[in-house]
Amino acid sequence: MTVDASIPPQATIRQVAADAGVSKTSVSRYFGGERERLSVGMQQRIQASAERLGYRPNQMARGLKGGHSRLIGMVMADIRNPFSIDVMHGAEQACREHGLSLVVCNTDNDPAQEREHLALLTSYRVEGLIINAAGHPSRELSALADRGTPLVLLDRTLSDYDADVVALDNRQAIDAALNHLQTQGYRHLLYVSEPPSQASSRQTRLERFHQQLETHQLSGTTVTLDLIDETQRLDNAIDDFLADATHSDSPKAILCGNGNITLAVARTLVRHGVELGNVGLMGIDELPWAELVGPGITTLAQPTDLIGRAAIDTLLQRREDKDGTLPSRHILYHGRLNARGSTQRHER
Amino acid sequence: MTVDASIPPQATIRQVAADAGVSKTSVSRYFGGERERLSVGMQQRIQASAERLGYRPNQMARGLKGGHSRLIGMVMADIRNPFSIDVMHGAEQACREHGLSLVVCNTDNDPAQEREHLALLTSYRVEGLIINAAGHPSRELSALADRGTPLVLLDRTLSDYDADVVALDNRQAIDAALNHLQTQGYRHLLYVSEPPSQASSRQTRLERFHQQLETHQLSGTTVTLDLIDETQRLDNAIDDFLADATHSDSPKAILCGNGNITLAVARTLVRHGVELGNVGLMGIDELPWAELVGPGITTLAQPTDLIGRAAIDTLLQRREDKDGTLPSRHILYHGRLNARGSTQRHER
DNA sequence: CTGAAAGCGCTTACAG
DNA sequence: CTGAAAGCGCTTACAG
Repeated sequence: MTVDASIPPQATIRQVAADAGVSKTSVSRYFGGERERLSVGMQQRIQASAERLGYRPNQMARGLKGGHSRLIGMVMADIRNPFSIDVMHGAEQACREHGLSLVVCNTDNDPAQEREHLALLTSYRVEGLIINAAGHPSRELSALADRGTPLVLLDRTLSDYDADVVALDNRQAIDAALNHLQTQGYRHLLYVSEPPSQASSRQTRLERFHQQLETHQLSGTTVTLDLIDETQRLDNAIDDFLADATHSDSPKAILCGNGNITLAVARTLVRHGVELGNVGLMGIDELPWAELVGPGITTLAQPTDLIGRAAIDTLLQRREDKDGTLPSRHILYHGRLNARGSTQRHER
Repeated sequence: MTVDASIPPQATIRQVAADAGVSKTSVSRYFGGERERLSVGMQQRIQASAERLGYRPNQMARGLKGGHSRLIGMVMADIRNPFSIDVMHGAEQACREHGLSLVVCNTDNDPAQEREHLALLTSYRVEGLIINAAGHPSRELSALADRGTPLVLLDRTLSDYDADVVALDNRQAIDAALNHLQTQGYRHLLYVSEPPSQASSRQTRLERFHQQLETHQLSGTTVTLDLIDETQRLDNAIDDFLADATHSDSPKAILCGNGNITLAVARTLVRHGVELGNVGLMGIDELPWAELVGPGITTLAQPTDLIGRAAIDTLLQRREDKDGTLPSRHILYHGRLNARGSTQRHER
């Protein structure tokens, strides 16, 4: 059995130092962002040796010493939601532009998993954390903030924790939706939402819907349900809504609280053979397939890319704010209306 | 300015050891999976102290010493592909069941980003790596394998690197698609694919399509294109295909190489007012909205959840194989046909 | 069953 | 501008 000269196990700082004939300290400075404090000659020798040996700083060791991990953590409540995917993509691009890497964790809306992932990211010394909270992880977040990690809440605020927030302007979104539906001649609405208890954004949208109905001379009702095990209830709710004799002469429309709901509702309507438009359908969150269903589904698109980027930018600005004087901010984006056939009435 | 007693900065092993009146070594053993080698009394004291102090092992330090990071890396070529999302979700669930965490990185099909991410994951001492390769990162993979990290290729094989593979049985998938289209009465096909150079699965499907046309008494042609900047070419290709007089009396169908293609083709067809079914449409990859478009789009569903789980299982089995005797395996899953209206002809 | 000690690869005062 | 040394929080032979 021959022992071949195997691939050298990843070069360390000590090997680079020896090869370049300098101290480990200098090599560390070269890669730690203090390059300019080194003489030109030294810079060149280090650069050459590092290149030849294929040196890459070991992030584990860096993190241990409290250095820069170059990692941003992102904890998402539902990675299968198209909104989440697109925001992640925007955040990732922004990270790359800043030489950072994004570590994404999915909690499946489970507070226990959320705590797990936060502990993990903490132990990896992430330099910033974006959280689309599912539970109430204020303890964990405080711990992170105390060690100086910038935090930003995405889409969902936390009642017991104050931090920068990047999200859709939910009130404006609801107003825009109501305005559109009113303009299109609908008079009686059903608002369908996932359970609001876990997510402030769902709550805000629901409340605003109730508050603003009168202003828009609309009547309406709401139903909240868990998409995983309450599809039957959705069917019933829609049946009841469409059959409701009290508003039999009012043009009716269904407003969906997010993209997942829009999918579920569209399925039900299509299955029931409802003609979209005569019964209005509109959803918050743009969907790649929105234009393909029937006459097209009207949506209120969130600027997901911007939101993802803004989350990173906010993190970075917060990091600059060494003395912690910056007050916490809420960065709210307006949605964009994509009017399609599903909110275009045919009948007189 | 008062200095409040602030939250204690994450307890360390030394504090737990002191608190429990034992050595750091014992605490390390307790959390390092050698619990049973400790006396019951010691176990209890460590457990109690750790709980009270809220101790959690620092993963950075663990990783540094070559211990278990409890991390699995997952490098995906296109996180926005529904296939990727679902596989990730399956893999994540399997991870959780084994007390592992999944770190997902997206390369956007860019080999440079892929190398970056591999270097990152390497430096984090992941205990296993799942890669849906975009480039030819055999160097990086070899380095990883040399230090004993189990590897599995997802969906795409690599010509210059041998490892376990978990994927769809692409040949069976194409055969099943051709068989279905033939049965439904279509005679002339257009196969649309993303560029095959970067992905073995695309290549395999394309080749099989060409090979098996005759067997199924079909004629057909293919077009490959980049979805990002060649949508115009897609339009033209479809126009040409539909207008093709040579096969004017052959019922025609379009077969889409993956979910992204299905979306793009469906858009074009809908925009052109084509009635699905008369022109057949079928896609590899199930899509949540497939049943909503026109009469429903026929798909060949990949068992994404199974694939994700199998990737993790394979990693774990490989890890058990200390002496490296296990030959590399290809685990190929059959797709499942979801026949819908888009492959149901109306005309005689 | 238990522990003292060395060391993983870095960073960071401190000193010159 | 440069470096020697201490130390980050762990794990792992080694010894008992």
